[in-house]
Formats: sequence, structure tokens, C-alpha cells
Amino acid sequence: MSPSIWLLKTEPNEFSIDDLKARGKAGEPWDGIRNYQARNFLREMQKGDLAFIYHSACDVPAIAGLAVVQKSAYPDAAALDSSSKYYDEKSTPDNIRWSRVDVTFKTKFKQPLSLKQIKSEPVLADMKLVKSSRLSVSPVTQQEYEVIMALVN
DNA sequence: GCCAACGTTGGC
DNA sequence: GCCAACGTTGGC
Repeated sequence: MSPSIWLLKTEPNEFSIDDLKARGKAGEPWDGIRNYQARNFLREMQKGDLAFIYHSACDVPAIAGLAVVQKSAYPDAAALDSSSKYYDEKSTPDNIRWSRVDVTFKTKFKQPLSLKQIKSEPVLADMKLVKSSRLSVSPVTQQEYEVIMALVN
């Protein structure tokens, strides 16, 4: 079965595709997701799936590259850490409400695909990213994946 | 279980 | 920095 495709949103000020690249093979835990719909998508992610890395809240919002899912969902321990900005007082060691996955760097696009370009492409204008701009983890269809890859090459 | 108030996100 | 969209909270 071919891998599923996802889109992960990040603010490049906080963590960018370059930061992910710098992590190398160690990868990065994708934590701090505090939205149920996004969490439920996270939990569907499987090792080997691909994820577009989207830069939001920056000068040029754009899909910046691709990552690979290294480890499927497991409890996001940051929810238990009262010093973390991702602390969740309703989570307990027995019942952590939130999940994270681990991802590794795959590709940085020479030409990031800007939100403006995405919106101008009929096939992509229906993407969850466009329709529900606040969702930080969203599925990408095979067709969307192929169109995006064609546009960034 | 409804809904108003409030907080957050993110494009512009 | 503004503001629209939307998720969450909490009073009733």
C-alpha cells in the first residue's frame, strides 16, 4: 500500500524546514498539537507516510518541503510538564489527552509553493489547508500530492 | 445541550 | 496590527 500524505503546519520562527533538516536522522518529535481534529489525524499517521511541511504566520506562507513519518503516534509527554507551554492540566500520566509523532527531513523545495499559488491552482483550492486554515495537521489526497510535486519541480 | 463570551490562529 | 473564522469554555 502506498503511504498516506499529510500536511503539518509550523511557524518558521519557531521551527522551520531548515531546523528539521538540521536534526538529520534523529528527526523531531512533532508535539504541542492541542486540537482534537488535528490530533485525530496525527493518530492516523503511519511510519513511512509523507508529510508536507507548511510555513504559516510568516512573510510568505508556503509549503516548504517534505518530511517522513519516522514513528507513529505516541503520548505527548509535554502535556504533563507544567513548565512547558504545551502543558495541559487535564492530562494525567494514565491519560495523556494528546499525541505526537516523530518526523525526519526528506526534501526542502527549491521553490516553496506559496499559499497564493495553491489558491490559484483549481485542484489545490479545495485542500483542507485552504478550507480550514487553522487546522495544524491535515490529510492530503494523492492527486493533490502529485500536483504539488509537479509544481515544485 | 445551548449559546454567549472569550481566546487563538493566521492571512493580509 | 487588524480582524475574520473558528474552537473551547462555562453558565444556565
